[in-house]
Amino acid sequence: MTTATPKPAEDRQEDSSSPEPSDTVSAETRPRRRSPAKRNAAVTRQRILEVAMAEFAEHGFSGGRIDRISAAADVNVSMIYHYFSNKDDLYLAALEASYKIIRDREKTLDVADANPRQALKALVELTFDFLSTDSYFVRLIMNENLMMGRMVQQSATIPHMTRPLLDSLRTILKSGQKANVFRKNIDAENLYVSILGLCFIHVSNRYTLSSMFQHDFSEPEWLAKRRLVVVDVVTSYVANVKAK
Amino acid sequence: MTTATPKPAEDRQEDSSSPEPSDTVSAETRPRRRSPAKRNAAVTRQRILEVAMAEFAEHGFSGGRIDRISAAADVNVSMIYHYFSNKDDLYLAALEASYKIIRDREKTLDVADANPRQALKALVELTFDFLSTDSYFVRLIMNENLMMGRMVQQSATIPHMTRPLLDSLRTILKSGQKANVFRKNIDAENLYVSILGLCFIHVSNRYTLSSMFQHDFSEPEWLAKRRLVVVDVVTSYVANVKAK
Amino acid sequence: MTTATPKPAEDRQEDSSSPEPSDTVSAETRPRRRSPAKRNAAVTRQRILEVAMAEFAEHGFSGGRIDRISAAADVNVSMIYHYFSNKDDLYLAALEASYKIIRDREKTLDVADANPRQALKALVELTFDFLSTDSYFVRLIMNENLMMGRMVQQSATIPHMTRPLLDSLRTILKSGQKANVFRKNIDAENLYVSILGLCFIHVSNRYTLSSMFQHDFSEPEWLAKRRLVVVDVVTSYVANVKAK
Amino acid sequence: MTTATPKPAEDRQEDSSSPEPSDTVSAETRPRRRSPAKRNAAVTRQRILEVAMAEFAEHGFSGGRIDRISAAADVNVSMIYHYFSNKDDLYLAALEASYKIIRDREKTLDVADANPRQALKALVELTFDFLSTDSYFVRLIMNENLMMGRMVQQSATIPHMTRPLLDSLRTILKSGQKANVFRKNIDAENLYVSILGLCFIHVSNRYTLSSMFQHDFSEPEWLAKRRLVVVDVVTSYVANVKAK
DNA sequence: GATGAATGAGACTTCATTCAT
DNA sequence: TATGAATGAAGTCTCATTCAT
Repeated sequence: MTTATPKPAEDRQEDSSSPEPSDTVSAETRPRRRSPAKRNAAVTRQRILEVAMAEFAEHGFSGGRIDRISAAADVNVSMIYHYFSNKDDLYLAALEASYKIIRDREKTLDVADANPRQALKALVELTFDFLSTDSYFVRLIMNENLMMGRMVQQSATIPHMTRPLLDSLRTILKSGQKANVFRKNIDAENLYVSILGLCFIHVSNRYTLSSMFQHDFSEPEWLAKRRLVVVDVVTSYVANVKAK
Repeated sequence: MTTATPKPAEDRQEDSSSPEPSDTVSAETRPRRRSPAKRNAAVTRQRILEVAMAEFAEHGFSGGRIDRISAAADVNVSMIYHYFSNKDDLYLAALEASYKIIRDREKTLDVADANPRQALKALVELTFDFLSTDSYFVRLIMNENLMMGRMVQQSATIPHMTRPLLDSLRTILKSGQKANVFRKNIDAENLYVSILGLCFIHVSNRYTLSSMFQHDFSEPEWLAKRRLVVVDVVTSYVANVKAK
Repeated sequence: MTTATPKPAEDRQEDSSSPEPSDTVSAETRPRRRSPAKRNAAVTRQRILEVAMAEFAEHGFSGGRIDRISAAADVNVSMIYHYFSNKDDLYLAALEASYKIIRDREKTLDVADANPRQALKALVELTFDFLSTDSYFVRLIMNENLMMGRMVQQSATIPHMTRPLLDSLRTILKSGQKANVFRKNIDAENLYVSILGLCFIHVSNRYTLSSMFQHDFSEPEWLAKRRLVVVDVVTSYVANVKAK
Repeated sequence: MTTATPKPAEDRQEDSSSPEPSDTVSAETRPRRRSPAKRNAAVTRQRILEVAMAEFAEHGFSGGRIDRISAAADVNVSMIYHYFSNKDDLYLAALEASYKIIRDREKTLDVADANPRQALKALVELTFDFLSTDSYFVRLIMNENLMMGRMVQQSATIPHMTRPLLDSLRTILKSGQKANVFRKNIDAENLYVSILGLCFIHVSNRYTLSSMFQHDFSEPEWLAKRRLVVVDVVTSYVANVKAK
């Protein structure tokens, strides 16, 4: 699985062709360009955004530093303001971009035709992997909640992005119920909250849990076991069963 | 259920009479000062600490303001430095004091024998209610995790507090398995993490979830429904069943 | 009376056809460029200048914004620097251009012979109307004075423009004194200053006066009354009278 | 006549007694205090305010620099924010303080019993002297008007302060009319505006007028002549006369 | 023990200006 | 001639912290 960590835009080709071209003679008459040869607004904006996601995830909103972002993104501080107006807006953009990543990933799920049990399992595993692999998204969301949703409340896109997810889940549930493998009366929203809770807790509470149980909750082996349990919990819940 | 919020020091009397108690001579030579000077060191210190707990729980470490604390505690800013040296130390002191409150509260838990299904249900509901009723504890834990367990790692007492809980859970599981109502091979620690996750998520992520799904996740009616679901999820998972 | 506000360049044709006019050959060899490049240097420069006049009149020198000017003139910021080097120079250019407009306007005055009382009244009313109708001129003058005449001191043409006005006033006074309707020993310069002060104050101090007296000093009804008072004050002063 | 320039608080007694007291021996054990020995909130606040009046008068609001103010007032920048919250509020305080100075001065006039002609003359001369002696008040007001009264509109005290002035003027007018030396139907507000205009113009427009008429409008001799003219203009206007 | 006044570093933000094409 | 991207200095403001009494 690919990680969700902010990374440079794939389609960037820093000085791929221009510096030191074939014509070696003219190279001297032409002025020497400094490293980020071809600056481009969209690329720069994206670079700032990705760095900001990491910065705010690591230090929170008040702890996040514009200076650090500008240094890491290798741009002048003013560019941040040029593209994002102010710290609040930059933070919100980072938050929205993070949500977009997971929501986009969810769209890759094949919800319609598959075996519904398999589809649900895929959704759970995708969520688990996304949150566990890199904690930046989890930290960003924890931060936002500690701020009592000050910024998320101003976002129109975040509720909007949730729609398809809920739709997918409902489709899966309906198809499973039609096939008689899922029980009736499952609230899709509540189910999603359960999935999220099961996939979130060991990341969000990694340090306190590690301390409580005296072992590292980010160890791959432990995560692998946990992943099985989470899928088991969810599928047990939705399964159409009889008590023995 | 009573809340975990720090409360005024009225019902506490630690060293209320301690400073200079026995020395009868100096009591008369010392000039009697009228209020505001000499309020009583321990009491002032405690008041600052309690206000700091609330401040850091509400705003986190970088979001927490010394000024706000001094105003709320009704002391001069300098007093905070007099008693706690700096913001870092004050934060640590506040965190430790908070954990003490939580630990004390947990001692009231009584997860006795009863019917194992019933006992498990009681444990889940107790956890759910505890976390949902007052977000103070949840916010504190979130904060600590965002700070990467800076403080929790130094604590020897915190792992301790987990023991009894885990023991209770193991007792319940064993008894349920013996009665053939619970399936085998349930990892107690992992089960606890699941319970915690299911009970934690709508409190920790209250604001982002509210924004995503466009309704208030702290509404009593919603919480009541959620509580049923959580119990259902947990009991479905441990139940000894056959797929239909 | 028409306003003194800078207006779009439509009705102006300075050097509209000047660049390369006679050389008929080059017209065909030169490739025809489509917009936006090569808009026409003089026109662009003029547009910038006019916008700058309005900007500095409205916000003063330090309050004036290069960005706002570039946006309003619909040119890239760099163009401003291309044509005017820096903010200081642009301000000076704007000031000079403004004075030119004013000077041109004043040439339309016709303070001929007539009845001297009538002539004086006409001059006062013209001044009053000119200043009251559009505050552009007033604001510009205020600005220049706040900058301690930085620019006006360098201008040779400005003293010139005063001459005709002062001459008119002297002619009127002399004629009124000969007719025995004006008192002797009136200093023309001082009289002009008085007229200016009486006509200027409610425009220059419009906002502070409105605040002090709690009504709008730019209301037409109030201005009409004020106009009568100003004429009355001036004519009372110059009148040849006996105390009762 | 006393000047209106911001000056140190009269009742300040910088290190009047403490440094180097009589007891020469203890002088060495006692730590050396730096110059502004006894800092006092009210005094510091006042010092900041007075410096701010001068700064904003000289450079306007956007041109005014907090740094310069803090340096001139010999306080740390933060103190300015401690006492005045922000630049806007500081500016407004400076504006209000300036208005208070002239309004207080006006209150010293003996309006009731004197000869009404004399009383009016005194008011005119007071206004003239106040505005002419030091231009800081005039500049401050010009600035505010260039800002379109942005700050003055938020002041409740400024309209309030105007009341007594208007009352005084009405008292004088009524008394003069009763004594049959003033004509009827004089609007007090409009009269004040005229007085202000006559006393204001040569200060507000000092530089442009100097340039127009090619002599210095702040020369004492010229001001003395101008003062006579202004009184003459005002008294001519209110006088109860017959045309010759 | 307690207070009020003051400090300084560093945060966010703005704005005139320039660089490279 | 014209543009879009970028820069750096400096401005306003905040906040943890200390000084002097």
